[in-house]
Amino acid sequence: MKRNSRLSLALHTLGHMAADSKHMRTSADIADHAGTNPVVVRRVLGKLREAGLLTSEKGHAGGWRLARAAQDITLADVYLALDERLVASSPNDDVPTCVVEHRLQNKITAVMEEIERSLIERLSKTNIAEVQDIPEPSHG
Amino acid sequence: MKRNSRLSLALHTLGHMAADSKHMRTSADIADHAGTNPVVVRRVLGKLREAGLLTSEKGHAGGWRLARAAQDITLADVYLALDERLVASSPNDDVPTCVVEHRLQNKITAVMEEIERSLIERLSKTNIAEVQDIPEPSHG
DNA sequence: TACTAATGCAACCACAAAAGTTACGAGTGC
DNA sequence: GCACTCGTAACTTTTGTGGTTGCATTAGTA
Ligand code: FES
Ligand code: FES
Repeated sequence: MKRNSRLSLALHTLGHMAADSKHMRTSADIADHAGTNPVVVRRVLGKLREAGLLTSEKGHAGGWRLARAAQDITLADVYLALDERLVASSPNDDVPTCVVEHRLQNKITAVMEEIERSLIERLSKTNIAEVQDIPEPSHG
Repeated sequence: MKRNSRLSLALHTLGHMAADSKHMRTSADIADHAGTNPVVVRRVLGKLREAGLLTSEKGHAGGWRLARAAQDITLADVYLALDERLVASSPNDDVPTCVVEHRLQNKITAVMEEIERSLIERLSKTNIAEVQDIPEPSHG
């Protein structure tokens, strides 16, 4: 897979859920469909649950379901739930060690933060329901 | 180090070069200052040379120098020279395998490409000379 | 109660990407 | 010729991430 495989997995799954939001899915089913492992699915979807996008239920008839309407879940919600930072770096990166480097880093991070914000802004304009517009009858 | 260490190394070095653009620096000096290895420095600066931002000379008095005025080297130049793609993914990623996933991926990549362009646009508005504004006398 | 099916979570293994390292060839000035 | 430098290839080490196994926990069902 690639760098943002978590994001891909999350969006793919949410896309299917948006198409049939009542259906309860198990991590095994999802993993099978996405070509990965149930534990990986639970790891990723667990993040989405922490962010309040999904609910999960244990036990016999358990599984995963949308926590709210698909129209109310944006790509930004998903992106932030997985706390990926494509552009901006984490604040705890490295000590400046020097004035010049400190200044340099400030300028760079300022630009990166700006871009990160515009990314999130842009992502918040598309929701899960839009992403799941099936052109033809689904095949499975 | 972290994910964009190449970019950090490049900008840090260019920042110093912008402050004293006549001075010829060896990869050993640069590596020593940046806390890394001469070969790593040559690898990174080699990319910048390919992009026409730097020149290198072999031999006794050899080393590295800016290929043009610091004001004419933007952050976008550096970013593109290192051919990093912070946001957008490479085109050869993975086969769609399905219509739904294909559609999904299309939407995502469209957003990402848009963000990548705005990132480059933004980076092109700052040049190396701006990044290197020393507030106090340098310490080394 | 016993059984089954699901999540939750911790601890590992496997693999890949990147930095770091070593080595050596090839220019260049003394 | 010698010292110094880049250029590059090959290798090792580190790190991040997905994959895997195992088990406790929870919930439905007979
Ligand atoms: S790190 Fe301090 S001057 Fe470069
Ligand atoms: S990959 Fe999910 S429907 Fe084809």
